[in-house]
Amino acid sequence: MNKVESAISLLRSKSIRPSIARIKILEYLSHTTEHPTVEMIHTSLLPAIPTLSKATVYKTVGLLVEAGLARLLYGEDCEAHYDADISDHGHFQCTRCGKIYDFAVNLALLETEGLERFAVTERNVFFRGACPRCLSE
Amino acid sequence: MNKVESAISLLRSKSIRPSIARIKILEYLSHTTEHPTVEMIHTSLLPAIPTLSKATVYKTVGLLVEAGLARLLYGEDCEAHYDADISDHGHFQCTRCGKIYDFAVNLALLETEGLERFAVTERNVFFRGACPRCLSE
DNA sequence: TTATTAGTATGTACTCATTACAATAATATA
DNA sequence: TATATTATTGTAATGAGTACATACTAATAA
Repeated sequence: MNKVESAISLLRSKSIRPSIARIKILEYLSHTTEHPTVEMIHTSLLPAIPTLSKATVYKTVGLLVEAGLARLLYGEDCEAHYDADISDHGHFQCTRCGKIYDFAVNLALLETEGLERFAVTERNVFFRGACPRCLSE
Repeated sequence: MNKVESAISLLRSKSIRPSIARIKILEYLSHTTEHPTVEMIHTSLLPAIPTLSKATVYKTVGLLVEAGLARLLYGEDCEAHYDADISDHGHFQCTRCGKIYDFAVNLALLETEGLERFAVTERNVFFRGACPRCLSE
């Protein structure tokens, strides 16, 4: 199964009609480690879909997050970043260059107290600091 | 030592001159569990300081975060929330009512992989889901 | 006391991410 | 095909956050 087919079947599995915009956006999110913003998604896909509007990108990423096909995260800027890797992992944002990195984390080991009566649906671990590249400068 | 004095000495310990606005904002943050936004801080303190501007609130909370006297967190809306509790603890945001709760978490147990060459200065654990009050409705 | 200076607060205007909405286009169903 | 439903587009509006110039306050020196 190639990339496009896999995006289509993912969308179908969530009862989302696979339009060109949706396929391309999901496919793009699945094959980047950049945690792109709406702006970045729009800019990257515009050559392939010249009529793509930002409104569509906003609507589509919202749809993907709601369907559990993507994850929404906020960095220290007030701008939404999207990630199609929905497995358990942490995010690290460099406060100097703003880049967001993934890292492995064992959330199962985390002991929490006071959440007994809460229905937790999403667990995020978000670290901040300086990345190796910025540290070496 | 009363509340005002404790806010003043906290500010002094960070070499921040304790003006009325700074004292009141830090004091307010220290005695709420609401994780207020700039809007909420401004509205709450306006009766006490009728001339307080939002620009001052923005500047002051930025100062407090930079000095390590407060913590900045983003919920699922693109709006900054502030918390003067700088001890290790997690945050839970209810996706229905938007309220943010604190919970105890043992971050020392968290095993991470891939951050060996990163300088981590801040660790956040952010959960989402439904709170007991919304669950019971 | 007055003058000077540095630090603090204010208000306005601006930027920019996000959303609302109405109009148009595309797709599915009969 | 015709019709209903859903998707996309563009524009206008909202609202958080910032920049900046002005006004204020407090401390120090003369």
